[in-house]
Formats: sequence, C-alpha cells, structure tokens
Amino acid sequence: MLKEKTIDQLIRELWMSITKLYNEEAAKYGGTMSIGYVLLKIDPQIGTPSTALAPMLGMETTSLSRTLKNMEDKGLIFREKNPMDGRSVLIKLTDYGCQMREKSKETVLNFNAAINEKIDAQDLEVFKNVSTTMLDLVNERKIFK
Amino acid sequence: MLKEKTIDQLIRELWMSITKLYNEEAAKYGGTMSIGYVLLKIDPQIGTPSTALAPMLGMETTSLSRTLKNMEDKGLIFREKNPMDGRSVLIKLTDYGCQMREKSKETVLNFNAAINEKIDAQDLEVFKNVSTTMLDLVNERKIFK
DNA sequence: AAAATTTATTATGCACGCATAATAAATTTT
DNA sequence: AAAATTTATTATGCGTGCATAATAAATTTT
Repeated sequence: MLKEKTIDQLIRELWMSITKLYNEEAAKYGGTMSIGYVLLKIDPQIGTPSTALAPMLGMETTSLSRTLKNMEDKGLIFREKNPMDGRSVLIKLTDYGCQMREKSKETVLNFNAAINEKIDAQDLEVFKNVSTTMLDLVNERKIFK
Repeated sequence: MLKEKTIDQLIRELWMSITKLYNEEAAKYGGTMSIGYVLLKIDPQIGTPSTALAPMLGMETTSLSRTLKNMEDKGLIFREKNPMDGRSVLIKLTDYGCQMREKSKETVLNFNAAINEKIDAQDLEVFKNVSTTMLDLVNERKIFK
C-alpha cells in the first residue's frame, strides 16, 4: 500500500533534515551550516586560496563568493591579496573565525560519531560507496541518456 | 593520504549535485526542481489538501506556502476553499500544471531508472535502509546527546 | 456562551546556491 | 607587442527553505 519513496526523494528529505539540525546547532553560537562547512576547509594556520575552496565543497565559486562575503561581514575571515597573482585571493581566519571553526568541527564530529555508533559499520560502508558512485554518475551527467 | 569525506559532507555534495541536474532538466520546460516535487504530490484528478502536502514532502508548511504561491503565479495550480473548514485549502492542478507534472514524473522516473540500472540492487537496498534510519534519527533528534 | 487554545494558512526577512554578467589580471595566440 | 582567450573574482537577480509573526477559523476549556 505504502508507495515507497524514490531514491532522490529520500536523499532530499534526508538532506533537508540534516540541514535543519545543523542550522539549529549553529544558531546556538550565531553561525549557519554553510558557514560551518566553509570554515572547516580553511587552514587555520596559513589560510587557503579562495580558488581551492569551492571544489573542496563541491560548490560553484560564485556561490562561495557570496558566503565568503557574509563571513567577512561577520568578522570570521579576511582576504589577503596574492602578490604572485593579482587575480587570486588568500582566505584567512580571524581569531573569532578560529573559535567558530572549532564549534563547527565539534558539530560534524558529533554527528558522524552518532551515526557510526547507531548504524552498522558494514551497511555504512555500502552507503558511502553508493553515495560516491551516485555522486560521480550525476557529476559526469551519466543519468539522462 | 586522501582525507575521507564525512557522511554529512557526502550527502550534502550528492544532494547539491542532484539539485543542479534536476534544475537543469526542469529549466528546459520552464520549471524548477522544487515545483516538480510539489506537482508530483498533487492528485491530478481530485486535487490535494494543502495540509497533506507539506508532510509528504518533508517540509515546513510555511516553506510550501511560498512555493505554492509561485506555482499559482505560473498558472500551474489554483486554490479552492474547503466549504467544510474555512481554514483549509484544496490545491488543484490546471491543465498546464498537469502537463508539467508529467514532465516532472519523467525526470524522476529516468533518474531512478538510471540509478537502478547502474548500481547493484542489494547495495541500493542497503543505501535506502541506511538513509531511512538516518532520516528517523535526525528527525527524532537522536543525534546530539 | 465566552475565553483560551489549537490548527491552517499567509507574509516577510534572512541565508544561500545557482545562473548570468561584469571586471580585471594572467596567459596564449597571432 | 597586440589581440584574443582564459582564469579568478565579485555583483545581482531568482527561487527556495526556515523562522518568526500575523490572521482567521475551528475546537476545547471554563
């Protein structure tokens, strides 16, 4: 009777739910989920070139740019010009940014620890493999004939 | 060497990629992914009460309301007052809405068919089970102690 | 029946991911 | 070297998901 959810619907709902949870968690210290993810990719010691960030996050550079602006406005990062290449920018964390990065790290660690604790390790391995395969299929546009 | 992606990162990237693909596909006929999902949940014969839609999509009613407005503006749906309950609204498809619903259906069917074709059935079953379990854990807030 | 609560819906502000377009610096072609 | 192309970045508009708040109808409590 119960019409089963399709794979895409399942992933959509799962991701929306995780987003909501992460945003609730981040709201406790004035953050957001997206900002949390960006923070994690920035090297707290030497900073990270803007160019490198977008692919690490699987996003478009244009999307990232907007979030970096928000982060700058919030005092989490600052931009440093690259003297070797006038186009590129190095993203560095402020002290406040470093602190919030730790909070974000904690959230991600706690989430993944809980999942690892509550879901069978072998099943989780399969889940990861299928996800990775699916991601590649989609990114390579091997889905619609 | 390669630091592995965390589960949440993997789901995030996967969902962002699928979103992009679906939106590309929907753009071909003037649609969007979100609208496509809503269309699929509306009964083309008798319509569907607004109340029922949000939970079917795993969204907040407030989020849905905005998309329904967009859909009304685009001529995809119309609202009909429920004479039994002055608060509730019945959502019905226009002819154009019905047509676009078929397009959306096709996209979802094609996507899921491709996945079923390219990924091992047993692995996919595990993937679905893990996704469902994870969704429940998150929705029941059993993640952060 | 009146008052308080619950339920259904809409409006608005915020954040964000993408597309398109603009700008500017570097690289390649000629 | 000048012109054309590529690469890095930012700005802006659109759609959308959530939170908060407002409104109104129904239900429950008193």
